[in-house]
Amino acid sequence: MTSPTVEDYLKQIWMLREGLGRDRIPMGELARSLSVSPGTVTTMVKSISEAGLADYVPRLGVGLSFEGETVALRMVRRHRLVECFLVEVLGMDWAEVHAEAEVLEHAVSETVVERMAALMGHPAHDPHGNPIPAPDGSMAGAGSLQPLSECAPGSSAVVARVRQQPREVLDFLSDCGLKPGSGIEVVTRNPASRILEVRGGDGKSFGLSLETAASVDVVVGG
Amino acid sequence: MTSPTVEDYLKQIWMLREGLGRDRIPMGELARSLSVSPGTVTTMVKSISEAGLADYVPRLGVGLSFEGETVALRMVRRHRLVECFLVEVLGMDWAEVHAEAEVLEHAVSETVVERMAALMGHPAHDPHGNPIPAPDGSMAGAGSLQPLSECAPGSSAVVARVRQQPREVLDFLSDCGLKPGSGIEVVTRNPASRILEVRGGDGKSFGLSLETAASVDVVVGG
DNA sequence: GAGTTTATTTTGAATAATCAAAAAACATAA
DNA sequence: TTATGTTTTTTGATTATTCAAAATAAACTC
Repeated sequence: MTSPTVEDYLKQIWMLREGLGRDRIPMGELARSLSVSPGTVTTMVKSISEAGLADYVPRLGVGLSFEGETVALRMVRRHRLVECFLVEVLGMDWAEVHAEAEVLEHAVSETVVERMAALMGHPAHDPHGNPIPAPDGSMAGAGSLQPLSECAPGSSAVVARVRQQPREVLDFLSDCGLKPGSGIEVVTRNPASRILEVRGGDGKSFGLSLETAASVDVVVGG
Repeated sequence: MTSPTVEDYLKQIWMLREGLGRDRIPMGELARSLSVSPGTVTTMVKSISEAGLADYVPRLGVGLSFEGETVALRMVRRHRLVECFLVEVLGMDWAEVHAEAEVLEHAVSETVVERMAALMGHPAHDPHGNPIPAPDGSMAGAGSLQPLSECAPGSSAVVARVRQQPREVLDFLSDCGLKPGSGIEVVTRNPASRILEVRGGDGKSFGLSLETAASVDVVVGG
């Protein structure tokens, strides 16, 4: 029925809508994030729409139909559960699991994902802190998260989520101990140099760009 | 580089050579076991041969080149390790894992398979009793196995291997407790009705066709 | 508003994998 | 050796996915 390619398109549309808060995704955006040419996306999106999975309006962009969103959510669930699995059961590195999951999500059957989920006690978040949709597609609300980039100096917080980043950025954050669950404290925040200085749980402090910090969500506390 | 399809062709050629003891596999045979039309196989095998992975002789059949065999063995290793994993770690049923592994073998990376292997303590056999090739392609010799169909009445044996069977046959054998590792005893053997009567470890006895028994290998002992 | 830039769509073409059906080669039997 | 049957190969087509480059549309600038 839905090919891996179609699954990828639907998932990506869903992710972009989620991430950018927009309803319709322009072709160029999709093309870039799927690493295919714009022409390919136009063609593909049109055919996905004709199949009733998406809702394409020429020159405006593409959204998801109810069925399309169902498929997308199934893929997101799979992706995130597989990531959990690779980290928790196979002990793989936080930063390397994304690429693996990108492939595996199309290969694991319903049975297999659900058994993985059960084995891990049905986790609610993946290793990056992203919520895992339930089998019926429902998803826990994000709670009161706030971008790390907007935290005032002196405030302490717990990392809730680290958005998709280039591999080396994730490795760096990992080295600094900045992962979902870790407690941190903002030391200084310099909007001019666009650098945020943060102290990790181990007491060591490090700097990171406000841009990077913007893709880290935290719960401010204490 | 090698597509899942090519991987399947190579693995299947390897399996048929192994199973039938022949060196070259005729097109019809391959077509049947891959569930594609004969014409497709001819075309495909020719192109795989041109790529240097197989050795195709028109009207005689196809064999594997050294590189082709390397790829095939890698796939066999993956397949069998994934089967182990599904049974041992995810607790899936003996009989249902083959189909899953058929898909997953193309999706797991080197890293992932090797971590699975390590997690299970590098098993030497899959749940059906088939030997798992080492990463370098070497494989433990079969030992002194003998088809169950040729065991004399009264002899007792340990099941070493159950060859690929239709799902319902595997389910039946599983119900009877006839799996790799189980001890059994041959009660009667009737070449006329082509039925073998076997007593399982639980003391219950059951009949199975000599044909089915031929695909069960055992180690005869005391 | 005329010209330029950017985004999107269309067009024409390529590749991988497949099929059905016709043709060819080989095998078997009478 | 002629007829019959079986395998294999060839041929012609189809589907899904992709690309590059040309054409078009919209947005932006001056």
